[in-house]
Amino acid sequence: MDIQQKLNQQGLRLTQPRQVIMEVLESTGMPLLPQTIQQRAHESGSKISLVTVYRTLELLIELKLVRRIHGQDGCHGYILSSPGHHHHIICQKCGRALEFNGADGIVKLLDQIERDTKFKIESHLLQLQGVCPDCQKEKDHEK
Amino acid sequence: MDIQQKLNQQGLRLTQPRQVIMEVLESTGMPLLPQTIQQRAHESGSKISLVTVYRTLELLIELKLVRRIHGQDGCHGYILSSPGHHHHIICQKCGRALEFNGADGIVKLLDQIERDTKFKIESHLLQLQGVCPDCQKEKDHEK
DNA sequence: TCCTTATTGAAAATCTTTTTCAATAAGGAT
DNA sequence: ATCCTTATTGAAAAAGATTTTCAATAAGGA
Ligand SMILES: [Mn+2]
Ligand SMILES: [Mn+2]
Ligand SMILES: [Zn+2]
Ligand SMILES: [Zn+2]
Repeated sequence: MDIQQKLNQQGLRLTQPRQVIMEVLESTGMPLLPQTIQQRAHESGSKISLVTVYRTLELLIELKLVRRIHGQDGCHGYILSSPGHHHHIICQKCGRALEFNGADGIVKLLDQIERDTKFKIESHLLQLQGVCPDCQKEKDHEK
Repeated sequence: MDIQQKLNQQGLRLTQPRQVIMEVLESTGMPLLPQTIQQRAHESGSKISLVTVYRTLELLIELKLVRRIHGQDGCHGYILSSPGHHHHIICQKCGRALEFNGADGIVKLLDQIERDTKFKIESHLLQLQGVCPDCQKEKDHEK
C-alpha cells in the first residue's frame, strides 16, 4: 500500500505540498530542519509555507514515514524512515544517516537493564553519531 | 574536588543562583524544565531569572554535572548526573529517573553495529522510558 | 575593606512551533 | 467534465523557547 492509499484510507488527501516534502526527504539521506525542508522545496520550484512543513512532518511521523532526530545542540531534524523498528546513525562529517536495527544486541541490553534496575522498559531512544565509511577514507587522505 | 573548587579553578564563581539551582536539581530525581527549575527556586525563597537558569544549565552541562533529557514531545528536561558514563531511564508514571550504565551490553552492541555499518561510532544517545518498581506496585493494586 | 571582573536581571531580540481563520484544492459523486 | 463537500493550505498572529545586550550587582582575591 502506497502513501496515496494510506492517506485516502483515513480520509486524508495526497496534496502537492505533501508530495513535495516527501520528495525533499527522499532525495536527502540526512536529517533536515523544517526550515531547510522549506528551502529545498522552494529551490525545486515549490513554495510551501513553513506552517505546512510542520503540519506535514507531524502527519508523516504519525504515519511512521518520518522520524525525529535529536541534534546535539537542541534543534530537531527530520528524516525519512523505512517501516519497522530500527535506529539511526548519523555521520558527523557529512551528515548522512544510515538505519540499523541491531535487534539482537538491543534486546539483550534491555533485558539486562530491566534485571538491574527493576524497571519495566516501555520504549527506548537510541541514536548514534560517528563517521561514515566514505568520510573515514577522506580523513585518511588528509594525513 | 567539589563544585566550588571546580568553578574557581576556571575563574568562575560559586554564586547564590548557581547554588540554588543545584539544590533544586539535587532535591528532585527527575528531569525538570528550565521554567520549572525557576519556579522551584522561587518556592524555596530564591527569585532567580529564567535567563540565569538557562545560563547556569549550560554551564552545568559543560561541567558534566547535568544532562539534557529529550522529551517525547520535543521539550527538554535537565537532570543532575553523577560523573562517569551512564544513561537515564525515566518512569512514565511518576517521572523519576534512574541512572544505569549497562556498560557491557552497550559496548557489545556498539561493536556489533560498527561491524555491520562500517561506521566509526563516536558517541551515542540512549534514553529509556518505562515504569519504576514503585509505580509497578501501584499498577498491581488498581487491578 | 577595596578592586576587579564574573555574573545577574530586565528588556528586547531571536528562533521555534502552534493556533486562527478565510481561501483553496483534493477527490468522490453526479 | 462539472459539482460539492470538506480536508488542507497560507498569511498573520500568538505562543513558547532560548539568546543577546548592557547596566547594576556581588564573588572572591588582594
Ligand atoms: Mn531498538
Ligand atoms: Mn530533543
Ligand atoms: Zn560521512
Ligand atoms: Zn515511577
